[in-house]
Amino acid sequence: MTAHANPYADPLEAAFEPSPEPSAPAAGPAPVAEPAYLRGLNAEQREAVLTLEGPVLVLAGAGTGKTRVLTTRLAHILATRRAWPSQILAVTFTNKAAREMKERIGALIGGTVEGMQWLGTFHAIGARILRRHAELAGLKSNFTILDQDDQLRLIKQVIEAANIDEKRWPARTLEILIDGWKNRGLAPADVPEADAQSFAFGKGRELYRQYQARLKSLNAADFGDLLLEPIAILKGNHEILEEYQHRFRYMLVDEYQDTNVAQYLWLRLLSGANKNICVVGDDDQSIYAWRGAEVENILRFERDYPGAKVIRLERNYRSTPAILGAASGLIAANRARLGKTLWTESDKDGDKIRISGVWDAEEEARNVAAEAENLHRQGHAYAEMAILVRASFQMREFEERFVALGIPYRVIGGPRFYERAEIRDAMAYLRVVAQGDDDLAFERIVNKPKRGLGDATIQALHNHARAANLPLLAAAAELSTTDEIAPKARNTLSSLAATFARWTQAAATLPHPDLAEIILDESGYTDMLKADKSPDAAGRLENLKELVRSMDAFESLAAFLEHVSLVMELENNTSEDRLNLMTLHAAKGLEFETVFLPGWEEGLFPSQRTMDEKGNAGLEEERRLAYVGLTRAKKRVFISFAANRRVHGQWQSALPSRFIAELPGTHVENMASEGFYGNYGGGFRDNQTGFGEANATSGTYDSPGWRRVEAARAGMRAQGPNHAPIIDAKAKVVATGDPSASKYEAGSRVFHQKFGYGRVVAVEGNKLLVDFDKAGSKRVMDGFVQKA
DNA sequence: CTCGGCAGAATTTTT
DNA sequence: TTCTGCCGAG
Repeated sequence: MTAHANPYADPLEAAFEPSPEPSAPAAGPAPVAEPAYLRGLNAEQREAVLTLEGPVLVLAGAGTGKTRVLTTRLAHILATRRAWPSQILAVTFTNKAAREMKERIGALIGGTVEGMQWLGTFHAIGARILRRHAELAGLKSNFTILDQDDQLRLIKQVIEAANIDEKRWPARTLEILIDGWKNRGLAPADVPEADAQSFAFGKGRELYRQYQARLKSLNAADFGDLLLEPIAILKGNHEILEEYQHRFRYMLVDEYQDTNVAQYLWLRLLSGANKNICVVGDDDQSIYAWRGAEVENILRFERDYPGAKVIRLERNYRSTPAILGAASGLIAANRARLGKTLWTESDKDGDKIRISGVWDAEEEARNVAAEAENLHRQGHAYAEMAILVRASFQMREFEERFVALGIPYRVIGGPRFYERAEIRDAMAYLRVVAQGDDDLAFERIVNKPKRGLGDATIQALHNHARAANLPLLAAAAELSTTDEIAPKARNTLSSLAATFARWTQAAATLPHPDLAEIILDESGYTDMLKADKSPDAAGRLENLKELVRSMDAFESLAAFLEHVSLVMELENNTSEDRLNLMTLHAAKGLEFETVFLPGWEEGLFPSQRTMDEKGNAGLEEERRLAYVGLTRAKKRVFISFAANRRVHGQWQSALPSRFIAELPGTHVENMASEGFYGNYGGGFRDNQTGFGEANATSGTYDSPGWRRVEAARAGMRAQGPNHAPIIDAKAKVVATGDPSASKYEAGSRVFHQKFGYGRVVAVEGNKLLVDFDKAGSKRVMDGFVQKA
């Protein structure tokens, strides 16, 4: 249980192990000159850096130098020798943030900092703690970390094993439930009765229990466990808890507004003793509630830690007054917030936010591309421009346009490298070689490339493995010596097992990148891709090469695998001058000179679905998302909305987003000339816009939607280009109806046009979770069902 | 076992 | 519209 017994213990950590008293500056003379790293901080930033004892909440608005404060604070603790690097716990959400922090601390105090092994993401640190005490959680310290894909497949198996119709009760739904429980820090036994009811006639909790049992038997943990298990260990073992509490003299948490309940509990446990905890966040940038983040955590920090010092960073160093004014005006419409007012010293207002209406997404893309090219011609780098969309399907139009015009661009976020199928397959091979008992990995590649091993064989393999209590790979070797299966499959299995044995042997001597290459060749995986005539096969091969290349940087195969399971991204070169395209979520923490915000339409942004599911809280989160988008910009913001958009192949007309109306008119400029009514006011300007087609087929003209657009246009004309409100936000809210109360309650029988009869399981706003007799459980809007 | 055709679903996704 | 996942035919 001690670090020394654990093969995964960091040798550096051992050096710090006796936890020596910090060699304090021994009442030495106060430093004559103040350290260089404090220079240039404003009063609040300085206070946030220097207030080391006791709980501190730093409310850091967008662009107020948050990262600088965080890193300087850490540097300060180290430089004044208040604690050893290994006595500081610093948590972030992303690997990127952790990396950046490490680099910047190094830069501040000179050279790289060794021994900051407790600086990392919640998950990386959780994994570290769990590895040290794995046996207390029923695991071995070399447990594998499952990602979402593995997790889903495992849940599917659990559902199948329980003989539940996976059609009616999709694994995805259970996965969401389990994740939700884990986010809230709930082990199976803690799941409240009401929640347990919500899957397959009350089997949810039991399935969760079985899933956990399966994880243990596979010696695996999912992401949620990396937090949940350490919490259980700390709660159940007082000495261990004390060890950590004693160790962590200072704690620092970034993006506190994004913490979920489990992370909150974890932090509370660890901060128990000295309460030198400093959390940094911005409630106005909380955009992950849908993933379990609790804004409440930051809102109640002062209550949780009595005597906490609250420091507000409100001086913004990023954006123009016009942008700040617009963003502040918008976010002021939210009620649940601690309240901050960003200000800047800049005396030039800067360009107003430019708003334009367009006919459809195609025109929107044309305009944005034209504007970007225009700016580029004037000497602005593409890399300093970003297009931030609400949903990734919006990206397509832009990409097509950029490709057509030859504008270099990059998509940030997108499907990540390690999530690509070919990479995951290659990783699965490596996992089996590294650990022959990794059944999930084995299963993934057992018939990839196709070896003629179908369901029947796999089933027999499973049965045998279970009966003999063996991992699948070992079971394969054994099964191939019996006559339980067809001779052909027997041969295939035995040669597969032999091949893996050979690879495992080779792994002992061969450098792991070479090993990987051999595996990919000998398994037939590369050949499979070479034979694949689909257009992206070449790219896949390229990705595999990239994977092999990236392995060089790691000492061992095991180290590489651990890295990949926690860090799902590959460093990408940001040096080229490319236009950035990403979702608003992916943009958090970034900044650009010019920001394009397309698609500001009711229903898309704010998203109808979020509003349906979460009511006003959802709307406020959408508004925070808009705030995040605006505050990414240093100099220029272009907002646009389209009157028509194709949603799932259907043309739909939309109104401008209510957020547009919420922007203070003084900071906004409607682009009349090339805008909404100027461009196609008459409607028949040209056929290029797709205008004729769209309406010929869908009859948009006569639809209520079209009439609303007409009305909105009339309103715009009347108000003139310099007046922001295009539609009255309040009126719109009334028109939409406040999605709070539903006339249905759990237990009522209902009828749905498409799904038939069912029983309401849960009510959230005007959204119902209904267990349909025929169609299984679905989320539906209450407007689509009738009382039965 | 594999391939092709068809229904059904379609946000955001730090790890 | 476009993708995925499932079922039935070969």
